[in-house]
Amino acid sequence: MADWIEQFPGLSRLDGDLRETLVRQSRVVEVPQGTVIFGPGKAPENLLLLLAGVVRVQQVAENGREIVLYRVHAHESCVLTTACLLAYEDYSAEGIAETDVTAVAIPRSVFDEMIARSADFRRFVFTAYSRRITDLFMVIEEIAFRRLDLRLAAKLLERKDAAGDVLLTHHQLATELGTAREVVSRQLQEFIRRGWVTAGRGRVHVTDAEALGEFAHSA
Amino acid sequence: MADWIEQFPGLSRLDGDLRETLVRQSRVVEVPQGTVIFGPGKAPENLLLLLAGVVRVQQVAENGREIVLYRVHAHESCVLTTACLLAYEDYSAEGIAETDVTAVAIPRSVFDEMIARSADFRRFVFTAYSRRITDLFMVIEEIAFRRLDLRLAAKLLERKDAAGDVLLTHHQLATELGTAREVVSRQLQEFIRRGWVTAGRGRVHVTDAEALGEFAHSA
DNA sequence: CCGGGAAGGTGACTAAGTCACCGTTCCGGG
DNA sequence: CCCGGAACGGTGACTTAGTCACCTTCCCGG
Repeated sequence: MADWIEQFPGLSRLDGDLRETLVRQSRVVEVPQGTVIFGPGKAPENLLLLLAGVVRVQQVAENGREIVLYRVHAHESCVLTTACLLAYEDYSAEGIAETDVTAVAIPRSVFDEMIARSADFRRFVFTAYSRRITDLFMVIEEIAFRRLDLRLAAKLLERKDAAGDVLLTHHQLATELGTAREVVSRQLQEFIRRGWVTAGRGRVHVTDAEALGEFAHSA
Repeated sequence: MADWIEQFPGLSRLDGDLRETLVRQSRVVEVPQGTVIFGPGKAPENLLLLLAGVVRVQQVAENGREIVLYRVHAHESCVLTTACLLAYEDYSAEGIAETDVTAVAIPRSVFDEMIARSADFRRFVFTAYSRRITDLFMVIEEIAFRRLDLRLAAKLLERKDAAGDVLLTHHQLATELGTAREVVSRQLQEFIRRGWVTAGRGRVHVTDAEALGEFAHSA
């Protein structure tokens, strides 16, 4: 079963030989929800290409506070881990399977060989890097310069499902934004007061996405 | 003149053939202080390896506020630019020669060839990536979770010269920390009041580095 | 020597984060 | 079925940080 390679635009152009190398030397793994894929003192052994599911990468401070850095979705790769895997290692970010995850695991040695042999693979890897680094830049810009209420509004819109529900606790929303629970609670109350959302235990329901969106983009 | 290669620990082990390729196809450039090396709408064309000087990489927000992300020093490389150079491009970070800079410029094509042919070069590049990404993680952790007065104290110690002088304006210190000038001014007044520093136009003099250091590491 | 820009000081205000504590809800074991 | 603990969320009082408007001082070039 090697069809997975077609799911990665950057890899589908690999020619027969390389493609076979890649497919033969990697394996498909299943990772249950909640698994810590990598973290402090737990260096990743493989480059992961996600076939299904979501991996959340977050930073944990000594004082216990957390912030979500980015997510890896299906058909993307966990490239930043490869960097930190190939080099010196004492960073405090961790990757967690946010859902059940199906992924292709490419061992370090194969990763290195592919980098050496395929310009397409190199492009794939560096493109993935670029995307992650851009994500990090955006996180920095957001937490340094944008108002929390605007960020919360945007986050609710980003994470609501088709029915308009955001199935996160206030604490989880705070982690998404790198702030404290109480701050989220109070901001949500303001949104409720304005009639943009309703609240329930562990859920926020977006009732007026349009107003929320307009607010998020104002100022 | 190819001795520069010896200055890069990760490159000095390249064997004769590769080494010659690298040396022949790259050139040494001089960049005057203040030059914008890359930035919005100004993609870098080369991988830079610094021989002398410092490059400051910073993010600029629409509202005009800035934050310093990291610095590239002598014997390091501007790797993140290669990623963003090889891939999609709309990030708002910019790199500025903070001093006069001497650097080796390696064209994109040579970079790619070296990556393909040399495991040592790959290690060099990915190690450099790792360091930068770690820097970014630390920036995020700092601005999200650490108190500003502690960060300012640490920054003064980090950037003081041998005589204890920090030759930066309040505005520049604010940019270092991603905050506003007034906030820096007020914190500095508190440090002055405590007798840890003295101030002058465009300079802060650290008089009690020990107390400042103890403060920076408290809490 | 004077005019303008950079530097920085200040008060009043708003936004954000912290701390301590509360009640409520949920869920699993006894 | 009920109890107890943990997760969830609300709240007041406070501190820290950021914003806005405006001021003075200093420096440098014309």
